[in-house]
Parts: sequence; C-alpha cells; structure tokens
Amino acid sequence: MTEPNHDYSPAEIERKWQTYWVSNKTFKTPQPDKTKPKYYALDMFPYPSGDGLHVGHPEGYTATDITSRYKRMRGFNVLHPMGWDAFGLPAEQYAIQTGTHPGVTTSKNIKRFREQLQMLGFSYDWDGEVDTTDPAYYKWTQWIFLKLFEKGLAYQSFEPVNWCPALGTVLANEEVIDGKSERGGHPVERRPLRQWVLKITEYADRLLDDLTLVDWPDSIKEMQRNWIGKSEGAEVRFQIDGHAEASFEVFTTRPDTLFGVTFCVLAPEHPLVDKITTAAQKAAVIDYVSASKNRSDLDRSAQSKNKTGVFTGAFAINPVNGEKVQIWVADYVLMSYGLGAIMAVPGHDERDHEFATKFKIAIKRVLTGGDETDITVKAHTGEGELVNSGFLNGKSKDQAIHAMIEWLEQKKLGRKKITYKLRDWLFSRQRYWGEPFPILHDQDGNVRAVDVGQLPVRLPELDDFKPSGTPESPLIKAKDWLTVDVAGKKSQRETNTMPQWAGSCWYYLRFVDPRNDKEPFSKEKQDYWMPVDLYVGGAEHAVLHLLYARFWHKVLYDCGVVSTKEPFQKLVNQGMILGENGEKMSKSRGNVVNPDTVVKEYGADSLRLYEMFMGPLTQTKPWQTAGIVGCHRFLSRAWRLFVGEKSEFKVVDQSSSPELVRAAHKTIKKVTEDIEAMSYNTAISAMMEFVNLAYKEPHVGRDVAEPFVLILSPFAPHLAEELWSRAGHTNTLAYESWPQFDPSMVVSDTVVVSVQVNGKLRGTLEVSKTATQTEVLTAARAIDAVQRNMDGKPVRKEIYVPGKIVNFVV
RNA sequence: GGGGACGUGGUGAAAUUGGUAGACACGCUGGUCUUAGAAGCCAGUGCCGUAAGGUGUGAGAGUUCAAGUCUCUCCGUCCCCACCA
Repeated sequence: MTEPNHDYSPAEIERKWQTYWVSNKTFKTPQPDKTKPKYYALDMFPYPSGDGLHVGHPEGYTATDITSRYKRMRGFNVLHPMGWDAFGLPAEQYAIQTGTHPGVTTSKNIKRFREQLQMLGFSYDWDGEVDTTDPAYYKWTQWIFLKLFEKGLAYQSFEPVNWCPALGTVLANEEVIDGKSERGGHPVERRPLRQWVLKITEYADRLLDDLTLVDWPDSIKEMQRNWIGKSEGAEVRFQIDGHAEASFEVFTTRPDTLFGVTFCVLAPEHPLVDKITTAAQKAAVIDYVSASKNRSDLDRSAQSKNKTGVFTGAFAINPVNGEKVQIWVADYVLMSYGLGAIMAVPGHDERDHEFATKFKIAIKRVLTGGDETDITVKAHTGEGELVNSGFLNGKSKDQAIHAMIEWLEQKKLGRKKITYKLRDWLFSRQRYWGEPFPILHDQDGNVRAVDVGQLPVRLPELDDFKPSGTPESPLIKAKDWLTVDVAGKKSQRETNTMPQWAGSCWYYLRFVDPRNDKEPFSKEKQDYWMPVDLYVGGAEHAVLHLLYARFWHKVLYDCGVVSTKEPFQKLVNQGMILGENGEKMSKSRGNVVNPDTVVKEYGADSLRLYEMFMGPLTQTKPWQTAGIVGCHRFLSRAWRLFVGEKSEFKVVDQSSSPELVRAAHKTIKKVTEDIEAMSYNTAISAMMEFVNLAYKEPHVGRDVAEPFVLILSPFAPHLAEELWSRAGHTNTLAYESWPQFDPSMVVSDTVVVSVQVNGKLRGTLEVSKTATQTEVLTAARAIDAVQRNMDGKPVRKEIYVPGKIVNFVV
C-alpha cells in the first residue's frame, strides 16, 4: 500500500517533533513546587524482551500520556517516567544458549524499546529513566532489603519449597499455577531447601484493610482479598485415645458444629500420622502417604471430586462430649493450610459429607434447616438453630460460634484464631541474573548484613551462567567474589539472588529522584510527588507485583522513609488487545501485530488514536488493522482543514459561523470531561464530529481552529504541534493552557422533544427552551402521526418531561 | 464449586439521573471527480417491507406513562481463584 494521503505526511512531522521534544527537554520533570498541583502518571514499566513492543504496550502508555499532556495544560506539574524491569529469565536463558552476557542482551533490548517508545511520541522525561539492573539502582534495592532484614522481616527458612528442576530455581507460591511454573509451564515439586523468606504475613491485615484507601477496580481488590484469604474461627485441641502425650490441633471456622464431629482427618504429610497409625493399618497408610507424595498438586485437585483416604486405626476424643471418633488420612486436607488437620462435620460441610458417605461414616445433624430433612442426603452449610449440641442448643449459628469459643478458652481446649491463605514470600532464586543479597555467612555460621557503606554488592562477572541442576546458585562459581574477610573472619557471600519482583517493588519511588546517589530518593521529592495518582497496567499483576509493592511500601512507611500508606492511589487495568482472529496475541499463533509496521504505514498519531478509539480502555478488544484507516482519515481531514493544496495555512483570521463556534465549545466540554473520565474513545468521536461539521463550513476561523488543535494535542501530539507551529506559534503547545468552554455556548435556545403515544415514538418537535408546558403539548397534539395514533380516543394521562419527552397515554 | 466482568447492526462500539437505541468509525451501496483507477468529496446503510408500516439491545417474566438501563428466573461468553476446613 502506498501512503494514503500526500498532504499529511506523518513520517516527516513525527520525526521533526520527536527530535524537538528531546533536544528541548520539553518534558523534563519539574522540581517540586508546593504552589503548583502535582500529578504522577505511571505505567507499569516493561521487561525489555528481545521481541520489542507489541501493540498491547502502547495502549496503556497512550492513555497515561494523554492524561499527562492534558494535566500539564491544566497547570499541573507532571511526573511521567519510564524505565526497565530488566532482571529476569529470558536474558539469562539466552545467555545460557549463546554465551552472551545478559547485561549485553539487556542493554541492546533497552535501546530498542526506548527507540520504539520515542517513535510513538510519549512525553516521558527520558533523563529520568530507571534500569533495575543498573548497580546505581540495585544498590538501593539491596538497601531496602537490609531494612527488611534489620526489622526481622527477612529470614532464612529450611521448609519445603517449590523447586522447579527445569528452571533450576525455586519459585514463590504466586509463581506456581496448577503445580506448574508460571513461566514456561514446567513441573514444580516440593523440596526442603535453605531459602530467604520475607514476612509478608505480618502485614496481612494492613494489606487487607488498606484496600479501602485506594481507588482500584473491585475485581483486583477482591483478588487481593481472596489471596490474603483471611478467615476467622478457632483452634481446637483433640487428644488421641490411648496416647496420653499425643494430641493435634485443628482449625475450624465452624466451632459451633463441634458436637457434630464424627471423624477427624490429617493431611498425609502430618507429622502425627506415623506415630498414631495402628499396626493393622500401617501398610495401607504407608501406601497412601507415599502415593499422595508422588501425586502433583494438579492431580490432587483433578481428583477433587473423588475423595480418597485411609483409616489410621486411631481415635480422637471430641473435647466437648468425650466421644471417640476415627482419625483418617486424606489428601483433601492440605498441610499448607491451617494446621494440616481438620475436625470433620459431615452434616454441615460438603467435603466432609462426601467423604463420610463414601466411607460410611456417621453423619449427624447439629443445625436445623437445609434443603433436605434427612441430613445424610445433603450437607446443610447455612444458618440454623443448634440441636443435639448440649449447652449450645437453641442458639443461632453466630451465637453458638461465640459461646463455643468462650467455652473452649475457659477450659483451655482451644482459642479464637484467625488464619490467612497468604504465605510468607519466598524471596530467593538460584539464578545469575538478579540482585545479589547484601548478606554474609561467616565461618561460624552467623549471618550478617553487608555494611551500608559497602553497597552495592555488585553482580560478579561470570562466563558460565548455567544453573548447576542442583539447588546451588551459579554465583558459587564466582570464586574471587565469593569469599570476603570481615574483621579477620573468613565469610562467604550469599549466593542466591533476589526474584524479578524485587526491582519493581519500589521503582515508582526511585522515579521521584532517579539520579540521587546519596539515598534512594530525597524526602522532599517523595513528599511532593507521592502517591502515584494514576497507575495503568495489565491485570496479570493483581496478586504479584501489586501485592509485593504494597508490602514493601508499608515497610518503608514504618521505617519513616515514605509518607503515604499506599503507593498507588488510582489503578486502572487496560483490557487485553486480542489478535485479528479474536485470540490472544502470541508468536505461536502468528497473530502478533508489530507497532513499527503500523507506524510506518499510518504514523504514530494514527496508532495512538486508533488504540484509544477501539473501545473503552478497560475492555478486552480485538485488533482490526482495517480500523486504523478511519483514524488516519480523520487526522488527514483535520490536516486539510488547516493546510491547503499549496501547503498554505488556510485558517482565516475572521470569526467562524455561530454554529461552528457553538460546536467547538461543545467539543471542548465533551473532550475535557471524557479525558477526566478516561473515556478516550468518545472524546475522539466528539472531535471527529467537530471536523465533519467544519467541512460543511465555507471557512474555519482561528477562534475555533486553535482550541481544536490544543484539545487534539494529547491524542495526536505530532500533528497538533505541526499545526500549532504553522498557525504562527514558535513554542511547543505542551504548556499552553487547556481551552475553556463557555457554558452558555453549549446549551442551545431550542430543544428537540420527542413525542410518544402510549410510549411509542410518533414524532419530534423542536421547541424554544422557554416554551410552556401548554404550548408544547398543544404543538405535540397537532402532529399528524400523533393524531392518527390517538385515533380520537380520550387521553388518560399526559407526561411532560421538559426538554425531553411528551407521552400521551390513551 | 466460589468470586468478578459482560452479552446492543455484517464488524469495533455509543447511549449523564430510566426519556428519540445504534453516535463515531470500519465495511458495503450509489453519486461526483478522472482517459481509467486510487485517493478525495457528497449521500445512503439495524432487520422485514416497493411503500405505509411493523419490529428490534442473549431468552422469558415483572415494575413503570416510558426499560439497553431497575428487579427476578434462565441461557451463553471471558477473567481470576479453586478440596482453604
């Protein structure tokens, strides 16, 4: 295809203005100035992959760019930064395959990403770029880790962790999906290994409660709530019959049903299993336990409909009534949640009911109500009145829960307890391409922090990046780096590295003061710019980055380093852009659209405009290359409104027609309100309507042309700058004040009233705004179609909504 | 199984508080210009019908003078979590 229009040539003007912006530092971040309002618009910074940008990236970036440009014109000091989340597996995998150092690959990829972003005309302050792999940056990542370490929030653990043999590293719970690694989909197994863990659970309640402070999508808040998974209940201790010294505790959210317990279940990994199993049951239990060990989590959940389990031969004593109940081992009880042991109440829990039915264990009703009168048919999990429950009889469910907890606490048989699904955050990886821990292990086995003055602990050079296949980090191979003498004592550096999330946990803070070499950021700048006013990115980070970053932020808040409780005031998730065929874009499907191609053919302004015009920002929508044409046509039409065939400036210095002036004011109003509401698609259609109308006019005056260029500029900045300069201005329009609309100009003297008979539209009526009800009704009655449909029948009711509608009910 | 989002023309989608459904754009049709084509410009375009008219927002019911919008039932799509005690 050839360039569709020879007059408007984006290639030329886009290059021109991009050069202008960079060389004039047009978008340099202003210094804090308390007399001016501030606005911090942030994109989730990308991982600079070898593939470069795809069209999904610019969607969110364009949205924040429009808002940033708009806010500057509204007189805000704007912080609009960009950087690189550059530690990560792909560069390391590539290094393993080719021997190219990940640093080399990374800087090459960053260069390409930067060029592509500049090609799209985003108004970032390129002097404030941040790169998580730069020692000047990760020095402070290590500094924050030391804060966590000092506060006792970073500790070593020897618990079983998610080990992924294919990736040669351990993974956080958040990175394991259905028993497979989030990246690559490799199988993950549980292995006890020495690991660094961050005590995110200590912040569980605040992470939960403070969700009310932020303006985030409900879905993301809900996902975080579910992930934290707070549930309130009780811990209850059960003695084991014939084992005076042995007992186990269960967690339950339903202590009210304690009289309904007919058996107990231990997870296969529960330490007591071995001890209490009777000789007769030994073989069966050992078989079952080893079989479930070999079964992955995926298999376990796949079989969730078909419960399995084995009787241990042992009995537990129900503390409320002394009844002896069977203790079973079953893998529907998970060691990783609660206490790895449950009391089973088949009458009032669906899973227990299913299990009891299958293994013919008694089912007891202790609560009235439910779908079935016969409790052995179906469990009743709802509300009711307690029965067969001793001192609880007659109480409601809630009353009984309280009464039972009080009773348990008095008798020292249990206590009120809150549990969380959230686990502490497994924070170490056995990889090369990550931040080294600022930690030393001395020859006596003591762990100590590297002195702050010694930071950064630089990542050593290596020739061989391969994971060893054992849980030992590749850094063990950096012999010169590995050992240090501290006060005459030989010490070995920590060889694990931090996970990719570390750098992104605080980059938004570094952006406020990116070149500071004395501290992570100055207090003054942090006070001025934080919190982030608008954060745009994909929903895939709901429980990973967005939870981790909130956690670090709260720790820094407790350290007095930051002054806001929450980092991101408003969060918006852009919808995914699907391929032309309606499927997710991916290399394997071959439906990836490359922005370079689009820019080459139609220009960056057309791409920006199209990505915003496709539909609401938050909605998933398919890419349609054909649709860009419409946006390109609109820009060409706008161009020809200003520039004649001989390249002359066509706009006249006399005023436009009253209709066009009125339309201009309406357009300014609509575009202003739509940008505020982030309804970019309808803002664009309003500008299209304005241009369509202007084409019908004999001439367009400067009085409407200049404001139009200004409101178009956040969307199509190159075109707007060019038109602005052709209109005789010598400066960038980036700091021109945003056009104001005159409210009296956006309301017209007449309104169109629709006229209905029995709720059906029969005509419309243009009436003066000052027309009285009687005048309007009389005119409405006179309409032919209205007459015909009333058919002489008496009018039962007349509805009149001024300026909107008349409805005759006959 | 639980939670969240959603369902409007051939397509992407509009529609403040319930008040002219389909703005804007793609596509399509016709016209104009041109030696011809492309681009541009102008007009038309939910569906049925030559028309008058009828009908229409996943299906069904309800509230209302009036429902895409509110309520209930059902069907379907997408996303997240998932034996969480």
